[in-house]
Amino acid sequence: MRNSSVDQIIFELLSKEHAHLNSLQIYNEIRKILPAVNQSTVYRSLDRLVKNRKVSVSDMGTGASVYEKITDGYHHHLVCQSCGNVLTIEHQDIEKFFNSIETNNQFKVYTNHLVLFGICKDCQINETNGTDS
Amino acid sequence: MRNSSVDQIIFELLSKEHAHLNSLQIYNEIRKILPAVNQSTVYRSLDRLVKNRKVSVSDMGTGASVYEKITDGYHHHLVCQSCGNVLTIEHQDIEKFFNSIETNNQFKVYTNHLVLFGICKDCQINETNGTDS
DNA sequence: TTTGCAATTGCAAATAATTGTATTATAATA
DNA sequence: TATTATAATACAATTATTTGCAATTGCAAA
Repeated sequence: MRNSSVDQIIFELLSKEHAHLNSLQIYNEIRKILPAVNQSTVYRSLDRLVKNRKVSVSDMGTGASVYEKITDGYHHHLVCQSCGNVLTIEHQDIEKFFNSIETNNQFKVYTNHLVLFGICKDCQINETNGTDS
Repeated sequence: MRNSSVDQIIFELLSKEHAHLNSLQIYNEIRKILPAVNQSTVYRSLDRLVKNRKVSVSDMGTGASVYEKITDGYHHHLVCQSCGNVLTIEHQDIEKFFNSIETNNQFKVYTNHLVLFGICKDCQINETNGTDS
């Protein structure tokens, strides 16, 4: 891997905007600097960044995959399938689990951004009250 | 939710073929019975089945999401990013982890098919020997 | 049987993501 | 500097998935 302009710009973008951006948002931002850049280039650049563990990719249930800079501390998410609310959980809550998976299976886990879907506290209450199937 | 022919046929198909099938494979199978069925109908039917926890969906890194009937015992997968090999792990290895997430966050986890990416034992050995970046 | 209503479906179009190929840029080396 | 090999890119085409809308269908009540 060599020093790619697109990789650099995307990485800086994700460093600035400390958020989950999808490929289209990234594409639109990067075109402000490199107007002729192609979407497939963005996808391939993101692939490289993910492969090199600079960036995490995850499906947050929004339709398009979202990308995020990996900072020192990983973090993970719980997405409520009812209200769409997103909770953040710390890596330490995941770490032990990953370690045991690695030990039991002699498998080095590289998944770095876990998204678990479910129902949050508030919606659990509402579901109990309401008339769900 | 009412009694949909397409849902029924897909569910029976996934009951017979106890495997991970992608939407195209399912579409091709179902067309043998319902020749006029549309791909979007298949996607929407699969969404319903997933939503009703009859079927699990997961990204195994093959390009297309794969669907599988949920049997009594869930199972999960470790996918090697190097050789593509797939290891299966039992739900009990995940259960404690999910329980602690649920307790700590007051969040009911409905993710039922976890796919973790990483490097398997054999490829770890090869990577150490070879010249990886 | 008929009717009303909401869920399901087909179709077409839009969006998201991937891939093949030819070209260009970069780094290493002769 | 010229040559070579390889990574990155643009472009086009393909595949995968989603969505809007109108037509159809299943179910329950009339």
